[in-house]
Amino acid sequence: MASRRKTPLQIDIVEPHACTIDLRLEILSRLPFFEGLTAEEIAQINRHFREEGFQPGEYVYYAGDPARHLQVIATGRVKLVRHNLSGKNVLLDILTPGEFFGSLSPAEDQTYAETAQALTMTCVLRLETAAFRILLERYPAVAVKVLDITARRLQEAQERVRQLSVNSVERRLAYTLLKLGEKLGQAGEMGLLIQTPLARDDLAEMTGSTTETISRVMSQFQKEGWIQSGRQWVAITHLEALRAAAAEEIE
Amino acid sequence: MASRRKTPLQIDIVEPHACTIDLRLEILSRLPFFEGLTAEEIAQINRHFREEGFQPGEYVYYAGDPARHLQVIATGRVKLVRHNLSGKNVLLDILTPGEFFGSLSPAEDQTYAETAQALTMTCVLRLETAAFRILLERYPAVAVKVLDITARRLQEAQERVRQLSVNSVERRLAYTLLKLGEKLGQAGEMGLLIQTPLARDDLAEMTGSTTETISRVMSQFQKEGWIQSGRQWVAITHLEALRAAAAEEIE
DNA sequence: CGCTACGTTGATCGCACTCAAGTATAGTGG
DNA sequence: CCACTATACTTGAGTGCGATCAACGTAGCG
Repeated sequence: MASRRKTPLQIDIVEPHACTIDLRLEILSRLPFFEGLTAEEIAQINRHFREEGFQPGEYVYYAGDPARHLQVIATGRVKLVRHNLSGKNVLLDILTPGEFFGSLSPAEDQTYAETAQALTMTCVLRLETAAFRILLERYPAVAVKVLDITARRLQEAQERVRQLSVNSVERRLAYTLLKLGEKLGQAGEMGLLIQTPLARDDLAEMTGSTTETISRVMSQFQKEGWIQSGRQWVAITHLEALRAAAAEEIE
Repeated sequence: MASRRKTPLQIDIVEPHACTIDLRLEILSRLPFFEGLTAEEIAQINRHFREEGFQPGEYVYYAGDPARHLQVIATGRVKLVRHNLSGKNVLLDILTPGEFFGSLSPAEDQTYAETAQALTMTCVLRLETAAFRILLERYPAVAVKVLDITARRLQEAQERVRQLSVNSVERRLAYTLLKLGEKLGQAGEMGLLIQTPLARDDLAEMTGSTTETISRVMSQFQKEGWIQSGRQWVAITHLEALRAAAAEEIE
């Protein structure tokens, strides 16, 4: 149609792949769950981390691998996917710098339940699960912070269960786009641009739908003037309208 | 049809409603996340709890209420339900003695996201969220344990998201019954009896379906000889067959 | 014994999945 | 710079699972 452009995403340019450089301390000290620790404590914690870089599409780990590390994103984007024997996957989350993933509990899960894949150039900091556990016991404030974040993720997952149970694809897609906008949105001339490679397939795996159906609903949203979208990108142009579409009627 | 019986559930008889009696220490010391603490520590923690009893059907709290307490089940069953404007609810979980629910994080959620309702005579121990937070910071081992449990619940919620996204109602129901059997099952002459009042509605709200569809699939399961069921109760009579029905094909 | 809530069964309908055949985009190598 | 190819996206037609609406059976309680 008329007003579609080509790849306005800037992530690969904006985020230089600086994984080997030692701004690790800088990154660690900005982590939400290390706030409150002294610089010295963070420096000490820092020694237990190892950094690792990933190209777009590379896997950080696969579901079923022995779960031995907690990882924190320094730069880039990572998606978490639950697999299925029949090839229909579920995209659990797209993570941004400062977020952790992987193995929280050494006792609990022996293997990863999901696959972690880099969406862009990504730098990940890794910590052995046992070291993480020691860290939690030494700094209770960190443990509480991690618990807070995990509890919030549980809330979000439960909300998603609810939506899958009661809402139409259209509503779930609108909701998902809004959430992505909040988390990854960057205002610009295209509207609120979702700063990550985002294919129809990804949206299908986030909403429990199919590529074709998502494509149809996206076309509809675009016709209504609520979004703009192209190959692997989406921008929200009419937030309020999308919110209305995501809202549930009282009936 | 032929072989249906009437209410084999024994919960109300087996669990005397002993909420006012002070076996609280006993109960607290058996909690998974207090293991490792000394009797004296537990006695001290005990002072901050208040007990409260509920009749079947009574509400422990409503979604939207200010979230000020962490609660632990001493005896009975509590279900957690997320509401919906249109009346289609989602049953998140059925909790048994020793399990906690409510407000984990004082900072985070100001109000409860779900409603908690007693299914049977139930005794609940309540702790102010602030006191819980202090407890977590004082006993890091407890914090780690709570984190473990929360992380596991997150895994389960994500698994449920996956199932809602890819599986049929029949498969989801089979899976749900198996999970309930594991958690609440009691072997007897009827098979593995799920020891809690469990209506078709509840199963519908657990699987993201409707009463009518659940009724149909339950009839089918019964005809196959996999379960027995009546008003508000279910027993599994052929575990392996149910497992096969819950399993996902490779292609 | 009747009332209420729970459960069953049938008929119909529509959302979204599936299969299929296209078009557009971006990266690649000449 | 442009053809070439791979991958992403679009659109159409047909189908089926499960929701909805409706009516009736059944258990248990007061």
